[in-house]
Amino acid sequence: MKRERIEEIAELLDKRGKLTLEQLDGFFPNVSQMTLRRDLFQLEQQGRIIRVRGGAMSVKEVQKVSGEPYTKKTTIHTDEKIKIAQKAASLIDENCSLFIDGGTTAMYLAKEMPDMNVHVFTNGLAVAIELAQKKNVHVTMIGGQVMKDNLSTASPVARSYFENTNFELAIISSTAFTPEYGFSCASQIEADLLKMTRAKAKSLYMMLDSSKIGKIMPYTFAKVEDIDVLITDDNFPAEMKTIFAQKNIVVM
Amino acid sequence: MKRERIEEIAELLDKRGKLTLEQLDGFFPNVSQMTLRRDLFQLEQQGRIIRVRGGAMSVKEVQKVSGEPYTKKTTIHTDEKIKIAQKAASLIDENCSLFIDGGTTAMYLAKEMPDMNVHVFTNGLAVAIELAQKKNVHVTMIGGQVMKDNLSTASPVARSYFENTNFELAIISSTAFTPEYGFSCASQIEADLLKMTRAKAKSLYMMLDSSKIGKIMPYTFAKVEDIDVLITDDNFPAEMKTIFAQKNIVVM
DNA sequence: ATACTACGTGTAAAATTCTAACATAAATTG
DNA sequence: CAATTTATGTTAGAATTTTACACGTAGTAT
Repeated sequence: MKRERIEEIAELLDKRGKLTLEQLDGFFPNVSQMTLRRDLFQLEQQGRIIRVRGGAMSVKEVQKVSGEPYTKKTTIHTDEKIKIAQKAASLIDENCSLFIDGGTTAMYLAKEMPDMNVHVFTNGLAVAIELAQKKNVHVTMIGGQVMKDNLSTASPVARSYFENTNFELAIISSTAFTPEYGFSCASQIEADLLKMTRAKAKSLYMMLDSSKIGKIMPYTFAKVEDIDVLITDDNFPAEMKTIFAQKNIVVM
Repeated sequence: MKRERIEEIAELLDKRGKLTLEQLDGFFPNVSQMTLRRDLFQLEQQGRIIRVRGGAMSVKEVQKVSGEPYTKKTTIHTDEKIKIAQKAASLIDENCSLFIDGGTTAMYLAKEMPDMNVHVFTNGLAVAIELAQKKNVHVTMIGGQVMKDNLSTASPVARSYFENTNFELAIISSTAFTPEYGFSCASQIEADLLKMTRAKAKSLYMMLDSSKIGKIMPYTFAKVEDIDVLITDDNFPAEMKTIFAQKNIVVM
């Protein structure tokens, strides 16, 4: 009764963004305003809502409002990335250990990932924080120098992290791809890190939104044949698909 | 005057996360509460803050995904922690390399730290992100298993990070202290990490807000004589001061 | 069964905070 | 310099929130 009501309130707030106490009272005629206040208080304690004068608002709603340097980047091609992330999330099995990189697409993957018992390694600060919200997900942060532009880490020392670690699966994303040069990125040490994941992971899934096709960055970290699955969006060109299909790589 | 004041309010809120009108009134003694209310109203219109009963909170603060509920974080001994953080920040020299832990006090230190050329190592995810906003600060994240409750990392593997690293200075904070048991924390591996900082840092500064005095946690990571400077608040008991003074430890 | 306890809930008064309205002062403009 | 806008101060009243206490229910121990 109480638990359910509180959940309902939280859902309502997530949907509507903001509600006054009067509106809430309308939704729950069988309880008093005081009870609703107490519910809101609890939800506030949990950090799920913010109580404002007159009612409350959903934290998620506030988080949507953009502005930060990191979130700026995330507004570009958001829809495609979310779709890619959803596909990727559906491929993750319970009780497995996997690596996720620190890019924006990976960030969406972290958000979409179900709260189940998996062990995730990542070099993305924002990814780690997002995953840490989930009760059942074990998160390990790969340390290293923090790159300010994408809030992920890279470092030669990371090698020692990987030495005694094996992943079932690595899901990484790329900022650039051409068939000739493969998947490439801007930073040498980041490329090193991503190469290492290839060595340590049983399977490698690549997330690539189609806007990255045709771009070349200085450091190639994977060739076409290095990956096992390519996860992309609907705008992915048919001729590209054949390139991957020829090497028996699943494109989805 | 108005424009500047509003900017100042916004900055204050970004730093402290949340402020009551009374606190704001303290910062701006020459204007009335009504004026401040109007300022807050404008900032709310711009979407930069959220007005809550009693005051307002920064939108940025909410957007930052963080482990603990906002209310708790922003209400418990905030003022003391900020003062401690300010003191600590004033002790940091340009061009030095230092370690900062991942606690909430350290978080405030990160916010207060001037944007100058230093190299900071930390095991706090939120601390790293906060510092990454500053152009001139180099940040290195110590990797490891992410602890969900305080968003910091710890891991035996971290040892390899420290092997080739020396800090001018380590500024860490403690969740518990008694003269007999020293500084202690709840997690074994966290204690290990903090002990390592002692070994690697030329100086060790400890931030301790007085509410932590008399508490004991399972794992001691430093004794009184291990530290060089104790940074605390005004409520720090005089008899404690003498204990530190006897061992020639600076208390400030 | 009885009493005790913990929990969720309701009620209403008290406290706090917010708004609105008007008055005053400062700044800007023609 | 007057006129108009803009910023600020003051107050009373409105609205919201908190506090304190009372009630009922369910579970538990005596």
